[in-house]
Order: sequence, then C-alpha cells, then structure tokens
Amino acid sequence: MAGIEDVARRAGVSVATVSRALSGRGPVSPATRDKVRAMADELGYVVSPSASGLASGTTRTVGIVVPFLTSWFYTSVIEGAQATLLDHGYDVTLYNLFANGDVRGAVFERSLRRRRDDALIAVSLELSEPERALLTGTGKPIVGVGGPLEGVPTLSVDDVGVARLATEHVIMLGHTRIAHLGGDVDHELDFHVPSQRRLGYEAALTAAGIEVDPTLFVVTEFSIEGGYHSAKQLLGDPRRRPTAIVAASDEMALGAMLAARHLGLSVPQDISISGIDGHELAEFAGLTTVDQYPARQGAQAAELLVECLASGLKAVDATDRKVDYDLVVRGSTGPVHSP
Amino acid sequence: MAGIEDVARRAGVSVATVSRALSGRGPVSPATRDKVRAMADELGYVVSPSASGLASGTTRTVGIVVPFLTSWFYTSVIEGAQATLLDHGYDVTLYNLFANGDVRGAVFERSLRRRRDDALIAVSLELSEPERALLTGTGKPIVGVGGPLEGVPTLSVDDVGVARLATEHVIMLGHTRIAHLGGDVDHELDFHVPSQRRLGYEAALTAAGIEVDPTLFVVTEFSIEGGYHSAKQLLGDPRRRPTAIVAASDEMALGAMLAARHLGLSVPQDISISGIDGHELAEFAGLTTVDQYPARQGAQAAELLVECLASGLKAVDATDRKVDYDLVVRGSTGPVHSP
DNA sequence: ATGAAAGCGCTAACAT
DNA sequence: ATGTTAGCGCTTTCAT
Repeated sequence: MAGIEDVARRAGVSVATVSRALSGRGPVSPATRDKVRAMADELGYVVSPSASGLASGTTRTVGIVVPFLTSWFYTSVIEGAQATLLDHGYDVTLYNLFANGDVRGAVFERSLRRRRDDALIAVSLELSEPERALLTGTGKPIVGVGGPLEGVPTLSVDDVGVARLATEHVIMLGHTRIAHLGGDVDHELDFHVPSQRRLGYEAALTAAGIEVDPTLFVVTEFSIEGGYHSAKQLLGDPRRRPTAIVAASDEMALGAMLAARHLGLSVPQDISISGIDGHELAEFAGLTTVDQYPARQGAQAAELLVECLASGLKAVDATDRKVDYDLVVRGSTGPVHSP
Repeated sequence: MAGIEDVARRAGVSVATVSRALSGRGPVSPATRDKVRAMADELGYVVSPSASGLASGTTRTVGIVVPFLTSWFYTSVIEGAQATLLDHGYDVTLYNLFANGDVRGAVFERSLRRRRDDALIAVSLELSEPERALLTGTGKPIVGVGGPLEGVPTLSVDDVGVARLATEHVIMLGHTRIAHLGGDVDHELDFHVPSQRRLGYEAALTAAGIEVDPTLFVVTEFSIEGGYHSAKQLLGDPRRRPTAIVAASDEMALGAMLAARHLGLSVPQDISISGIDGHELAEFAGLTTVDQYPARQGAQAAELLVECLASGLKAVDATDRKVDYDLVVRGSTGPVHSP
C-alpha cells in the first residue's frame, strides 16, 4: 500500500502539499496539484480513512438509523439520502434497530455510541430520553425524518393535513360513510403518525358536518396484510360497510383493494379507497394517494447535514420543517353511487 | 471527550491496560478489568474508531454492496447479514449502486477504493474486470451473495435446480402447457440468474417429455408490474394460454396472480402460478414458491467473513457455496382441469 | 505556495 | 499481569 510519503517523494513535494492537493483544502498551485494527483493515481494511492479521520476529526461518513429495512418508506428515505450524500463524498453507515428487539439496545449502546459518523439521520424513530441524550449529546449534527422528534431538528410531513386532504377528497366525491384504517396508537415504531392521521381524518369529517362514527375506525397494522384483514372485516359486515376507505398508508390501502376484490366488490364503483405515501406500487394499482416523496425527504435531510458540516456548525437548527405532499388522484376513488 | 488517558489515570493503571481491558485482547486480571470498565462507564468513555482503526489496522466495519435497495431480496440479505455482524460487533457501511447509473463508477472509484471496511459482501453483482480487481486487489476478504462471481467466494442458490423444482411441481400436478416468465438475459443486474432459471424450467419439461414451446417463454422485468403485464398478454391470448405459469421470481408471480384475477380467471382452477424467492407476501397471497431464504444467505455470508477475520485469514476460500432452498406449496397451484 | 514538525488517540511490541 | 513506548498515516498549525 502506497502511503502519502511515497506520493510526496514521487511528486517531489512534501507530505503537507500532497495532503492539501488531494483534499483541496489549503493553497496549492495548479501545477503541483496536477502533478500530485497524477502521481497518486499512478501509485494507486488512496488516503487512509482512519488516519485522515484521526488527524482531522472528521470521517466523511453519515449514519442512518432505521427501525427496520423491509418497508418501502424506509428504503426510499435511505436511497434519497444516500444519493445526496454520495454526491458530497460521504459514505453511509446503516444502523438497523430491527423493529425494537433487544438488538435496539445493542445498536445504541455499542454502535451509535462509538460515534463513527460525522452526522446522523434518524428515520421514524421514537426515542427514549437516554437514547435522545446519547444521540444529541455527542455534539454532532443530527436530523430526524418522518416525524417530529423532541429536541432534534426534523423533516416531517404534516400528518394531520395529509390525512385530512385524503379524506376531503372522498368527501368531495360525495362520500359520507368513510372508514379509516389507522395504526395502533401504542405501536412503538410509528409514534404519533397514526394518531395525527386519525385526527386529520376526523377533522375533515367534522368540517364537512359528518359525524365521526367510531365503528368506522379500525386499528390496523401498517402493511398490506394489515389493510387486507381490516378491510375484509369492514366490507364483509353489511351493518358497517362504508362507501369509502381512507387508509393511513399505501400498503394498507393496497391490502384493502385486494380485500374488496376478494369480496367481489368493484373499486371504485362499490368502494373508494385511498392511501398515503406515494408507494411505488400505487401507480400500478391505480391507487389514489397523497404522495409525501420519501426519497426527497431523505435527500433534504442529507442536504441539511452536508451544509451544516460544510459550514462547521455543530447542529442544525432544532425546528421541525414540514415537507411537501400532493394528492394524486387515480382510479381507486370515484363518486359515490356510481353506475 | 474523555480519552484513554483519563480512564487510565482514574483507574490507576496504564493506557495499555485500559486498551487491553476494554478490547478483551491480552491478559488482564478480572479485578482491574472490572475497575477499568467501571471508570470508563463513569467517564462515558468510548474508543475512537479512527484512532483504534489506525493503530490496529482494523475498523470493525463490513461493507455491503447492493445494486439498489428497493427490492425485497436485497433488503432481506442486508437484514440477515447485519443481524449477524451486529452480534459480532461489526457496523455496516452500505454501498448502493443505484441500478447501474453513473453513480456506479463513483461508488467504486471513490467509496469502495478507500477501503473503509475490514471486509465486503457483494449482493447480486455482475462485476466488470476492473471492478473485480478493485475489490479483490485490496487483500481484504469478500463474499458474494446471490450468484457466482468469478474469482470471488460466493453463496448462491442453484438457480437451475430451483426453477426445475418449481416446474416439476406443476408437471406433477398434470400440467403440460407451462409458461415461464424470466428475465431479460441482457439485463445487467441479474447476470446469469434469468438464464439459469430458464434452463431449469426447460430441463424439467424435457425430462418429462414435454416439448419446449418458445411462445410460452416471456422475457419479463423482475417486478410485480413486469409479471402483471407479461401474464396479461399470455393469459389474454386464447391461442397461447397455458394452464400453469412458472415465474422466475415471487414478485413476477404476484403480478401474474393479479393479472389472472383481472381477467376473471381463478387461481388455481383456471391457472396455476408459482414463484421463486420466498417473498414476505407469498404466504399472504397463497403463492406456491421455492424459498431461498435470503436473510439466511446474508447471515451465512456474514458468518463466513467474521470467521475469516477472526482467524486472521486474508480471504475466504474462493469457491461457490450452494445454499438451501425448499418448495413451499400453497394455494396458487393445483391439478390441471380442476372442477 | 510550500515545508517542517507536532500531534490526533489509540494498539501492540517489548520489557518488566 | 502490567507498564513503556514507538508507531499507525494522516492533517494542520506555524514558519518560510
């Protein structure tokens, strides 16, 4: 392995100059910079991340913490963040909490404590106080994505507004028996998202003068299976049957669409269904949804951190930034009492 | 930030002893080890990864390279690998090639060249010769998952056998008009997997004395949408219509099931459909599949590397190891000419 | 613009 | 079992 001294010798300059030439920090004449680069390439020299990190105190690495990986939202956020970070020369360390198992403690106490990274992106995490202290106490910048985090700058969608928009859309179509599939409030991973979305749903109903019927709200797991099972109960029961379902996520909505078809119901003739997220399958399935652009959220979080690191600031302003969302109307919703 | 010297002073020992006590390498009396640990905890001391890495030449980090993230197979492999790595105290650096875009070059030339990691797991990669040289030329262990890689130790499923098994299953059920949805051989990401699976499909037919009908093979994208579109063409054409479809992946098979339903066909009465992978939705959808346990493959790859690193070997034996697979029969396949 | 040299915070010989 | 010390390979003042 060629070291910086080899490059210096071959280029006929000092190691300091090589360091400056290669990192771009500090003044170097164009001529020597080119020569140094050429020699480095020739020798196949690459700076040692450990040595560089030790000397400079920066690792050019950003950590991304997720509750688990097998969910479209998380992987989209990661992809968005990573693309931006790569552009700026940062590598990504992935911390997976594996859905709150006993692994979670290990990740915080062992991995995250080491502070291998210059900054952190925490996706959809509900942190305990010691966990929060651990992450923020290091003095390194951190940004949360997917929900406000106490004391941490975050990027999040207006969950009330999103659900309200989806609900108002079906109200506009003439629906009044509108069901809502939402998350269990006690579910640790999804913190306040479910309850916020439920509030948005109820707000839309109330504003339209429609009474909130508790039998039309079903606690549902945030997955295709979850949506399927809840919708099947809801749609299979003649006494409860709604004309529209506003699901708190696209995965739930996709499951609900399946359930409707299995019951012989046509979408949207017999039942209108809408989701929230902007899932990659929504277009294929013809699902009306409120897109919250998760990849873009990841990219924004990364940009915030990169700017922060570039400017030498120790932390991003700890406020919650609301991100864009748009209603995308497709074939799964239609007027009530269609032909 | 407390350093190792602070701990040493507080514990009344030398820095070397602290290092030994905390890392577990080298002899330390139980008493002093406990005291050192207590002092370290008290001071909130954590070793600096950079310093430790520079001094020891090891980073306790393993890199995982994937073509992209938004696919169930890749995230499953990552989760499996990461769980095992975490157990052994390794963090994970994630390298995403973003499906062969121009980003790919940047990842190889910039990120991977730095060799931040002690070892590498390459998932489903078709490497160019310079890329392979880059990865293997560092003298650090590497393992491929999801397909044999020239000159690299790999873990892969017997793609011929897997497809053959799925095909034999429907042959056993009496089918003879059996279609195959497979990948485009020219598709860069999926290297030989599609062609191998096609070979397995054809081998099963031939062995059973069934003629291979080229109109029953459809080049299909490895996704739900892909399977949906191909199946719709296949099933909608009365001249071509098969009684069974063997898809090269579960995602394709799920799409095919949807297409069948949209055409008013019952599964498996009118059409039997099987997949390959063991996708999380297969059980929910009642899809017959050949499970190849991707998470377990990731875990095995991680174990191989951890052992290799622990034993001080520089590389894992460069052979291809075949992993387990099992036929999982569900409701999507049934006898031909059912009631 | 360039060079000399002092660390960065550890680990691993080696010595005791 | 523990201490001493020489690096690990860079970055970054501080001179020049």
